[in-house]
Amino acid sequence: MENQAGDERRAQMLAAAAELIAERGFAQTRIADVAGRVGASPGLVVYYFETKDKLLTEALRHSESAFYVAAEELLHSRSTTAQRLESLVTLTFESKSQADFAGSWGLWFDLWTQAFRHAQVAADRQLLDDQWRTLIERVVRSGIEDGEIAGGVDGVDAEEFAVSWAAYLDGLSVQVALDDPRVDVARAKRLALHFAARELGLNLD
Amino acid sequence: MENQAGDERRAQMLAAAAELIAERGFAQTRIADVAGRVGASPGLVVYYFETKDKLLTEALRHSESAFYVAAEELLHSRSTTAQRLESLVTLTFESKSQADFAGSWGLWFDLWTQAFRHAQVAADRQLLDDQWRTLIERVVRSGIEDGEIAGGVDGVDAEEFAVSWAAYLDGLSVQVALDDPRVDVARAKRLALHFAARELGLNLD
DNA sequence: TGTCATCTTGACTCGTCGTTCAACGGCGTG
DNA sequence: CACGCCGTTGAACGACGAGTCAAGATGACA
Repeated sequence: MENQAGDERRAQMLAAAAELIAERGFAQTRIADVAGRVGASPGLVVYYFETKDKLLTEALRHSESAFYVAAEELLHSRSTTAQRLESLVTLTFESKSQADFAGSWGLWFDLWTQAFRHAQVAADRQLLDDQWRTLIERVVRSGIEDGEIAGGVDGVDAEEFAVSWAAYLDGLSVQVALDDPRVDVARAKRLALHFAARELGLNLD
Repeated sequence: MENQAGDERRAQMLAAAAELIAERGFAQTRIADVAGRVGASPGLVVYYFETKDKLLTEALRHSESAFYVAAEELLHSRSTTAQRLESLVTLTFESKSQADFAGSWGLWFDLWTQAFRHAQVAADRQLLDDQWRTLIERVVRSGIEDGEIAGGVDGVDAEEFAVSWAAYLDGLSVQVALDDPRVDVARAKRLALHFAARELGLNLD
């Protein structure tokens, strides 16, 4: 049984850490910053997390899951496959730009960078990415069941689509996040939907 | 007119820095490490680059351009569009895994992370990415000219394809770099070529 | 050979944190 | 009331590493 107040403190600190990482970046986030933001002393932060690295990597892992939770909820309020795909695209390209939302762009880059070298972060990221792809897969499967998408032997392969589309969204996200003049949010959304439409045989315009 | 020996020293240091960033990551690379690797004193590194940040960001920018140079050269030795696309895919997914090659995976993540906050890095990255997309675009255009790909009003839009495909390659690269069990090099290559085949109306199997 | 600019050294300074620790207050329990 | 467990503080410690600097090596050139 875990302590109530203690858990709350931990959660506060994780949230603060995630915000700070999003703002200044992983490497530029200090224990003292996190402490300051939650109105506590540096010592207390260490008391809860032992080391800076544990705090930051846990914050990183923790914050990303919020994105998938949001996605999961979003799907329950949409009924057609087209609407669902559109809301996933909007979530991907618009929610992350908002600084207030947990999964801000800055976090993704640091998450990837850390995952590349840090096994625990890598494992968590992989888990989350799998959730995300499974979610896409479910949308496709329900589309097939409803007859909106062609299934069967030479129809759409849901798993293959999920993997491809997820990768495509990531790639477009990078461009949008880095403010590439040739790929703004509108174009990214259009391209993502064009891809889905073509692969799934839908009309999404 | 720049000094000969001085330029060589600089180049050595940039290369060493890039290697080190690829190995340990941007944040974990010290001036002393770079100095050690080129057999010089820490002071000398500062003498050439003033600050650690200038050294590392310049190394990052410098090393990425090697990738595009390699791509450029590669294209001259292939004649059909299919061959060219295949070699771009191979370059993307295989060269970066090799630690000896300048553009190792680790560098990309750090490049993106830095570009997100560092205007100079962002500008350079954008320039390189544009070069990359232009290169893809050229392949498509020459394919259209040769009649391998349908051009014209309702044919392939080379610019659009370049932007899309580049993003797709990036997204797949992330998965491969992070060792995702569902996206290994072979699958990434297959998916990338499938995308190109479908968008360009080619047969690439 | 003398002079001067450039390159090079490595010991040193100095800030900046991460982490430790002794002490304190509050609170539940015996 | 006394004891002890948490949560909490914040000053202090210590490590690490960027950047400085005074001094020396090197080499070009007159």
